[in-house]
Amino acid sequence: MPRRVTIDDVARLAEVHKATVSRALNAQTRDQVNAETLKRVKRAARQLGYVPNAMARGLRTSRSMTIGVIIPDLMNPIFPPIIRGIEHVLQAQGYTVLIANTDSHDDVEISVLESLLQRRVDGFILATGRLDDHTVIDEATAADVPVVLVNRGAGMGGFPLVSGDNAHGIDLALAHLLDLGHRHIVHAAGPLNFSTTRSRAEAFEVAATKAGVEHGTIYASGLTIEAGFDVADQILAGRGRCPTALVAGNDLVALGLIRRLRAEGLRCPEDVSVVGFNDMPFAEDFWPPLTTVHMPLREIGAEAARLLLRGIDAGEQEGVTVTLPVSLLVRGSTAAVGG
Amino acid sequence: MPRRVTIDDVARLAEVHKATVSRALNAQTRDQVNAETLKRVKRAARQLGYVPNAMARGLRTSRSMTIGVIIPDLMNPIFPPIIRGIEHVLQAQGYTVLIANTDSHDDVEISVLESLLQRRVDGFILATGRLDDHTVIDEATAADVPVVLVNRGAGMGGFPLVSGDNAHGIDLALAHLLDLGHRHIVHAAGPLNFSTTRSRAEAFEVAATKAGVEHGTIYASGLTIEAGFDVADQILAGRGRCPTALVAGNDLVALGLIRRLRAEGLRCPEDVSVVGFNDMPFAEDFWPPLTTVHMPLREIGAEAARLLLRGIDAGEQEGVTVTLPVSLLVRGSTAAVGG
DNA sequence: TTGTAAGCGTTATCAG
DNA sequence: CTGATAACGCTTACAA
Repeated sequence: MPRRVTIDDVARLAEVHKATVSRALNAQTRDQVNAETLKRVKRAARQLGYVPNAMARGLRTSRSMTIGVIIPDLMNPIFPPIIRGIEHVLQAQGYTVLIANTDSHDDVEISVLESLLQRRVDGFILATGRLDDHTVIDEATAADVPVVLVNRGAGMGGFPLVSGDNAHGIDLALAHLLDLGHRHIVHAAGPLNFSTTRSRAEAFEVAATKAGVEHGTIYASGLTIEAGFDVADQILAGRGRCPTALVAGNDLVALGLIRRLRAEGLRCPEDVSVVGFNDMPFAEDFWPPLTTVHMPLREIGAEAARLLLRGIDAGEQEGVTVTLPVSLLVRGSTAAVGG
Repeated sequence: MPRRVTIDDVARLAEVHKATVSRALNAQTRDQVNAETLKRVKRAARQLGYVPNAMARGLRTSRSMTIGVIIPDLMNPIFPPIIRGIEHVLQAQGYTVLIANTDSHDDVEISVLESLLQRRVDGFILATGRLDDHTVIDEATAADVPVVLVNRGAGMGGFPLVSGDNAHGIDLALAHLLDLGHRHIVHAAGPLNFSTTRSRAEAFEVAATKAGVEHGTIYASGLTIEAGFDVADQILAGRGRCPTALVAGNDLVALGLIRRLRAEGLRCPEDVSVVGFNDMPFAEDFWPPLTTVHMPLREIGAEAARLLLRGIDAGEQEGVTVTLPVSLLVRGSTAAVGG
């Protein structure tokens, strides 16, 4: 197994010193070297198949050109678009994105964080959305690494935050249901330790009260299909009339709701209308096509990346909050009451 | 901005030499150090919040403990489960997974490959599934880095390969449709430069011919909803009768087919049955719930990771092919002909 | 414009 | 069991 070719090998072949090779191969310093030698160095590098060692470089420069992105669950389809947005802006600046899944599990959150810290990421984008994990925030603060939060309601210790306009999304959903004549609406919210849950649930309470309709909120155990399924169970088990419309904490919960309702012989939207949240990929292909609040996921990711870059370059961060506009996508899961 | 704490700082506080700290902190060498000193070192490390520098370590050991996973498109929902399978086994061995999206784009494929090579990944898992990009294979071979292929039909230069049993999947799908009385079936295959396309299309041709039914194959321009949409266009535009059943190259294509058919007033499954391939997440939530060939995506990822680990440890690889069993999931998108 | 030399933070080898 | 020392591959003052 032949040792990998190093900058010294290139230098030898090009008959210059390795410092010159370094200068020639870096865009920043390229103009410090003679056009003739530059050509020679480039040729030698190509000929040998030289690939710079990022670890050595990072050790020297103490920048890894790497960004850690921490998400709770890659399987949740809202994350791929967000990641894509992030990668799009970061790759353009020469950064590599390290995606770390926590599986919403505390131990693995700590261990992936550790691993990213060891790799000396130049910044974090934190999309766990949990309210209670100060761990990451604290560690990142201690390590003095810039952080941008995604989809977190309240600013957590002065880090920049980007998210969609949750409250307005709820307002749109409710207005739509009201329009359709619904007067008994339940909010199948996410778990309370998600910040988005809080803002959405509060907005729901306010808007529903103001509208003067019968309403209630049930908190799911997670933002998953299964959790939505369970919430539907509770609704069905509850004595009293069934609501005619449901506002779900996200699209996955909406899906669970619909599945369970259908199993019970209740059709959506004929018997009960359901509106989701996020407009996850494929929301329009579901059965029925989901009426949902569209979140600009890709743009959220991109904006988070931009904010992070700014923080890295500036050497310090300001706790700005960027709230991106949302819209309501009316599809097949909502209909006029009694329709 | 306080300089990060290094192994020397820990050594100073623990009043030992840094070599001892290194030994104390590595599981491999931990037993070479006195229990007393071990405790002291650990305490000092914790007290200072020491986080080992993976770049320095990697430079010294020439192992990055990093695996590069190259996929064409994170937005395709089959990849998250595969990645999860990969991460599950790799993380357990202390590896970090670097996910690289190529967007099915040659330039970015080359640039992400470059970036992974620079970071000195200890191995690659290649899930692009393309038949024509020797680039990655060649570069990896040149760099002498172990590679495992995922979902690629023909073995490409002696690397291990893991995939689902494509031919059998097609057989199952066809047998099901035949059972339902279909006698005119079209295969909406993927693009020809995907290896899976080839195995599936060949199996379809063989099985349909053997069954003696009217059949044909149309190649989509991609494995996407849009491509499926276009194939449906071609089918509808074609003079002559419309087939009563379609076997799609994957679930996304199936979705596109269904969307287009529906726009034309053709219902699925009443007017035309559609079978997908992969059993991607949410396939059961579509409209209609997709009858599809289930691929053990997670297990495919896990197996690929195991194979890679074996190759890394052995220092050389053998070109084994692992074919995982598939099954047919009958849901709502298929029905008896004329039903 | 190019060469020299030091040093980034580890681990491995060799003594003690 | 622990310490000293060199080396991993690169960048960057500084000197020539």
